[in-house]
Amino acid sequence: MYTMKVLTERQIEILDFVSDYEWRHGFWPSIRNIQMQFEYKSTNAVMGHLRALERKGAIQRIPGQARTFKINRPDQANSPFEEPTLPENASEVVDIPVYGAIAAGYPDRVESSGAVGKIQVDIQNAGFSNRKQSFALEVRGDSMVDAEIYDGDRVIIEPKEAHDGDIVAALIDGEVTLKRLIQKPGEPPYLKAENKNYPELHPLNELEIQGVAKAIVRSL
Amino acid sequence: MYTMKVLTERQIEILDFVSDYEWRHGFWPSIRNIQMQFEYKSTNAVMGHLRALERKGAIQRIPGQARTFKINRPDQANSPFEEPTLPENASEVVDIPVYGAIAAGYPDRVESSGAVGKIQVDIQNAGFSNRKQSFALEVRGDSMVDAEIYDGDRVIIEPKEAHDGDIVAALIDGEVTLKRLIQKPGEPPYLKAENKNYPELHPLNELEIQGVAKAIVRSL
DNA sequence: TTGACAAATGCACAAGTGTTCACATACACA
DNA sequence: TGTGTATGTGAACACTTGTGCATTTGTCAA
Repeated sequence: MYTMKVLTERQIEILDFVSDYEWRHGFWPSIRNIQMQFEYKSTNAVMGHLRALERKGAIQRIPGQARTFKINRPDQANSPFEEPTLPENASEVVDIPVYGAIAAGYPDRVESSGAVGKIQVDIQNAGFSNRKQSFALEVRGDSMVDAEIYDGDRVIIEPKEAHDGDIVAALIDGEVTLKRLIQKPGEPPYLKAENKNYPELHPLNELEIQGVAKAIVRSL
Repeated sequence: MYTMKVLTERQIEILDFVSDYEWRHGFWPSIRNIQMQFEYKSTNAVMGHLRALERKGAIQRIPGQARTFKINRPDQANSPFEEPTLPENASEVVDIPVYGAIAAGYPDRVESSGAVGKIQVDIQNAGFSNRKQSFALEVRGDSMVDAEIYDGDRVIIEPKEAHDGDIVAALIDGEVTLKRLIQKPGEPPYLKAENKNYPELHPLNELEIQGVAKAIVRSL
């Protein structure tokens, strides 16, 4: 097992910035991008850290080429110097931030603001479309167990128009919940739990659909 | 809703190559990388196509900067010209190729060779470790329904040593199946379905654990 | 035909970008 | 006290890379 040498504070900061920059922009930073971030007066300050990171096996770069980073995970089993062989037929993916927890029991507010992680799922297999617009929420409660959605699952929400029968993340009377949407023609829409022990939720004032659940991710 | 103008054959080829290159290398190609792929004798052939792709809204690039692509999905709701605002706190992800189907019913061979897609899950939330080494398989059959794993789910397998109680992808007497591993001290290990209607599987000759199931992904 | 557009060649240039050399400061360690 | 490492500054250099201009060919519709 390859073990990464210990990194200094500054080196970790650099590594985090590079990684974060890629996540936000979709491409890697240039050395001068990094220099600007840390307000270095010389690009060589960055070079020193990059060299150290490379020497310690934390990253790989292609000499002379622009914005060509590879970040080696500390728990990666294979050697950081072998090119990973990827299968030929592979499809695109989308990024989905994980925002927090959503109640599948009784309505509750989304428990945290800001994403706490992200999930990426390939488009073809999951039918996703809104790259970097969908998001994931952690399910709390057991009101959706009959739809095979359990406490602790993460549900991927895509902001889009909902139809009758969709499982939706909804803002009902000011609180967020995950339920199945019942929307019959000519009747006011309401929310239905997938668990006999929970009542139907008829909105008193507002019912705002925040998105439609497209997939479930569960850690074992 | 923004609608992308129709692309020519060549433009789609370029777009696919750029996208594929990014997926395989982790960074975007330079114009000369693209030129080499299509065996153009001039970089300007590429420039023409990139300009066309940008004009039609298929991609965005940052003028003058190297390897800075953004690909706009055709079904992306928001304008391709606004920078997507990502949440501040976001974590790293790993890539997981999807290889094919695995039987959760009676043992069967893995149905397809080569990956047919990929899933990416963030490390913190799902506890993954082996970046670009884990893989996903599509579940067939209902032998694991008591563990809330259903037909059509995709299970993410991490190659590692299995312990008693783990749900594993196993090669039992030459066939692949998804079952729970029972491995009591001093006794030969065997596989157990999470469904009363299925029998226990005791290996006649070989029992090779290919990996441990770490997560479930289900499209709705 | 004429015009518009996709596609491609060939060449040159300038900006972006990685890299190197020389040198300075601080801190841990033997 | 010397040595190594981490961390910087400052300036210069050379390759990488995006870009512009001129020109050619082929297709398709007005």
